[in-house]
Amino acid sequence: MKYATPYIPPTLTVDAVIFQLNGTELEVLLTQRSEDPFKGEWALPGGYNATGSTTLEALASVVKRKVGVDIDAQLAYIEQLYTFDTVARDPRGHCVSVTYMGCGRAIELGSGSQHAAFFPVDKLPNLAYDHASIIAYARERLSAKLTYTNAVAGLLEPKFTLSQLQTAYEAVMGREIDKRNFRKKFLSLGLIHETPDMWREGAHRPAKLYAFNNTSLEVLSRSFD
Amino acid sequence: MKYATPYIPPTLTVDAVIFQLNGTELEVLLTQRSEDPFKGEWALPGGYNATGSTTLEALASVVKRKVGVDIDAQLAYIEQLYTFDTVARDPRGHCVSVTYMGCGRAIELGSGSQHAAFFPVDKLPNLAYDHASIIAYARERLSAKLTYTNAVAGLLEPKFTLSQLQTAYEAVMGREIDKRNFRKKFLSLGLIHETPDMWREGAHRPAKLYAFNNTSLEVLSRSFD
DNA sequence: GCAAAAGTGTTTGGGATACACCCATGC
DNA sequence: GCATGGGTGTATCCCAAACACTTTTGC
Repeated sequence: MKYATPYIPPTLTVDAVIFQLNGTELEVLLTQRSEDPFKGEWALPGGYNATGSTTLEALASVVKRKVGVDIDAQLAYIEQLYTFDTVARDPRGHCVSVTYMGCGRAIELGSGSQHAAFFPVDKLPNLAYDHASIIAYARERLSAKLTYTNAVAGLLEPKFTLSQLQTAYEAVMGREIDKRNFRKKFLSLGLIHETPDMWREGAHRPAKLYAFNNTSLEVLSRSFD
Repeated sequence: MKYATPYIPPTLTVDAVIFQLNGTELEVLLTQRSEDPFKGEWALPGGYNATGSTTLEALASVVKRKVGVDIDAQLAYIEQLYTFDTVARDPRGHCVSVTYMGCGRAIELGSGSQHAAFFPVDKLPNLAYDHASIIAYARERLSAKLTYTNAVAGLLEPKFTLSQLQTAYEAVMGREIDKRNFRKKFLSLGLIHETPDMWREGAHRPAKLYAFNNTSLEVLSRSFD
């Protein structure tokens, strides 16, 4: 193919929507921008993707640098979400962003990252760029993923109680679920097994701890509402 | 963010997986490459995305030029599929491709496109680049889409028989479906209505023609197996 | 009349939903 | 003993799946 003018590609960036669970709330990792544009506002961690790096490599590098999180070691799961490409989304010029969505649990931020924090997805600050809509899209995707995969495993500790499992579903889906039906159905999927351990906390009956048979992502034959 | 070396983005390209139905077969649109690399091999229609164009604008332009198809006018439906970015996927250098999937019916190719044709998805020629895996991914996505949206409308004529509708599902899903159960379930979704017209063809009973109430993409409350 | 596709109902099993009480513990 | 969350069973309804014959047409 021939061009009358030299070919100039748009800037390519990568951004990550990283979720974790904190009690009953789903949280997302943000960084505060130190430079214009949007200086001082919160944004998804992300940065440039230069030629020679895949988008996931570029993302791993930039997330490590900006918020001190090691995607391979600290996230249970990451997948490509969508590519956002409207010309006006970055005031500096045309910029195409390949976004990823990941999940982890009790994620520790690196020491050099004072300007990074988790925010509850229902109480986000003002966000730079189109990042609010990216987070909304990621949350929908995550909610859908929980219904037809074992992705919830990525949000929980290796051993967890059935109440914690149910709380994870309720936090992501944003609605309450009947306890008896939830347990009956989830156990019937055969994804988890009891462990000999118990969870003891507070003045009430201890809870059995369960674990997933398979922590890698698995698509279910029956979907879960 | 500062870089020791000047920032150079990868090449950005766009590619389209365009499906149509031909009788009982699902077909995909390919073009034969006129230049190296992969000269003479078949590939998805696609090309460069220069700065200033969104991926969908770039795609519309390149698809019109290469195969003479007008995405807005001739496709019922198009959506972003995935962004493929492995460094080695193009022998000329690092190239990131944003891919789209679309559906249409009885798509006419432009006159200037001798080197374009539809192929049955189950009988593809050797394909350039990683395009075989892109098509496989698109087909899975389309199959999933048919179960929870009215996307099948994009593969059919505005008026269609229930047998044609069932055949569309069977072609995309790649399996047979019981006729009585299919009709009962699909009609219960309330997506289509009878028209006064009949389909007459061959030495057998004529069939009622139906039409969708809503041809724009709609997510179903109950999913369809 | 015969070939070919259209059209039509019933039965059965399993999962979804709705719903309320006892259990084990710490204090 | 009491407050707190853990843990359990049943009845109903709807949907999914399996399954075979009659109807209408062109020739």
